Amino acid sequence: MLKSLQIDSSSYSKLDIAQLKSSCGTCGLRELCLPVGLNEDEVKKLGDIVSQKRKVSRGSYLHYAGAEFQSLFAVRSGFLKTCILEQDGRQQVTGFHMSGELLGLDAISTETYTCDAIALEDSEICEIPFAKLEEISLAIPSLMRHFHKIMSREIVRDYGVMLLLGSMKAEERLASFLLNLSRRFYIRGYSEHNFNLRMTREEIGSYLGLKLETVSRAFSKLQDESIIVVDNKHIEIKDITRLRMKLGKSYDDAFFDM
Amino acid sequence: MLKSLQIDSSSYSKLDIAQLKSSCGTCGLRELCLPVGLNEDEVKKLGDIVSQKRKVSRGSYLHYAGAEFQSLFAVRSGFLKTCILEQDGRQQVTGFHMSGELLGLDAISTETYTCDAIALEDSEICEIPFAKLEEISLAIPSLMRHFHKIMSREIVRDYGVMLLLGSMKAEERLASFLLNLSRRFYIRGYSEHNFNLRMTREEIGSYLGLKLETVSRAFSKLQDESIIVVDNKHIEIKDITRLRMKLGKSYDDAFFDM
DNA sequence: CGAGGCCTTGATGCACCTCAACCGACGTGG
DNA sequence: CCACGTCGGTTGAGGTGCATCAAGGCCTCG
Repeated sequence: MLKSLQIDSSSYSKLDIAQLKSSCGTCGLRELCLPVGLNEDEVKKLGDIVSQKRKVSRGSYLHYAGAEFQSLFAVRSGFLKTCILEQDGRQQVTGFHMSGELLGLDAISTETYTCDAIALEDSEICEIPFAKLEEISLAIPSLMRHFHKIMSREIVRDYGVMLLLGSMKAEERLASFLLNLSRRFYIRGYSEHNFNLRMTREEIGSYLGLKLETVSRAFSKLQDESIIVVDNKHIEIKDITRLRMKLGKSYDDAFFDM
Repeated sequence: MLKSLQIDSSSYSKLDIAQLKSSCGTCGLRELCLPVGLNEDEVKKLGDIVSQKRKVSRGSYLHYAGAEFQSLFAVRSGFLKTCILEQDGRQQVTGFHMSGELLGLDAISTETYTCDAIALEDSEICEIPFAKLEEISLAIPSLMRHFHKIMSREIVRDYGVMLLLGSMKAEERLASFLLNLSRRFYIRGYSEHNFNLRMTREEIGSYLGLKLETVSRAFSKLQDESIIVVDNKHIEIKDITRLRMKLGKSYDDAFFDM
């Protein structure tokens, strides 16, 4: 039932939505999402507060920057980007988000979303009212602990991006990006060597602090070296070892510093 | 009593340390640190778990990357940096931390510190055993909520750094950095126009994704424009408005894109 | 079939890196 | 005491990686 919904999502009925209401227990993402480590009873309590599932079609907004914070959002299926807009129009993509990941953590501090969240393909989103989440996590210590880990994981991820933006060259950034995507697909049961990018070169560039032309050239370069095969949005990683080696490459340079 | 300790910290006795033990109630940083929004009784409970205060002298480590996570650390006085080291020797400063700020949030997810934390001047640190913090926050909802806000604030801060690293020019980065420091000093009751940098040009550069020479040149440029006066580590902001204007400057460029 | 979005590739310019020289502050040891 | 080395900072000269500008190709969709 749920499975078919993910394939043909245009056939929603009221019944479907009611059935979806408390679905954490049956959700295939239990081991990735908030319910990690909870027992059946606790998962049920969590499922009860996940008030509804939202469908966000490609190109539309899950939430806007500046909007009042009410809920966290868990990606059930699909693919989203978050981005911040500077006053002068510059945009920076702060992350790409796939199933099992949580959005809105940035909004807790200011009670306002700091990012726009935009679907890059049709997505299904579980809405988690944050006040209720805090309330029940007082009664479910393992939920609270896991939530803290999720927030902390986001901080660690951000440090990784800072490292990338602060000290890597274009080719290294792209290699790091592809390896990250590859791993996340793999964890979700997809191929780590073959996948489709959901975002444009420009969005990749924004995330990596590069211009779209530079991203394109870096793709071409990796392809010339037979490390990957690029066919528009489709990526095939031919030699993941050499792709990984791209990261430690400036080891040689550092060597001379000693 | 506490005040004198902060001035002459070499004269610790056992009694002093005992007195320090539960000091959140008397700490001048209550309005910045974890106790925000707690009543007297709750502050006392929090103070009870802050097992001890550590002194970290300039140049030494508060914690190492890779070490087992036990505690968060609150900066009571002093100044620290956190940095990650890549396998190839590249280092990236991920943050500078002053009084009232919390360190170690990154370690919650992996139960291992991901950064080195190094004192840039003699510092006093409150150690907060994290397991105990989670335990008592189950009983003090407002503490839990505030803790969530602190973690979220760190995520927002990281987004800001990502924006800076991903899309700003050298001069804009430095302006942003100085304005950020200025504001943090101001909040703590110090001058927003006159302050001493605790870090080297190289550390600033690492944080901002620039080389130290570039940082130095950017300082000189801002000085040439009479926006700041630089005397080694001392900074005087002469014209904070024009410093702020440095940030929105590429508005003009963006304008042509429309 | 034409328009527009996305991508690729080439030519050129510039912001920042790299390398190098020099300065002042500081600490150490003869 | 001064000679000396070290460390942090500044400044200049030259090189380069990426941005910018521009042209053209492919694909989709009306």
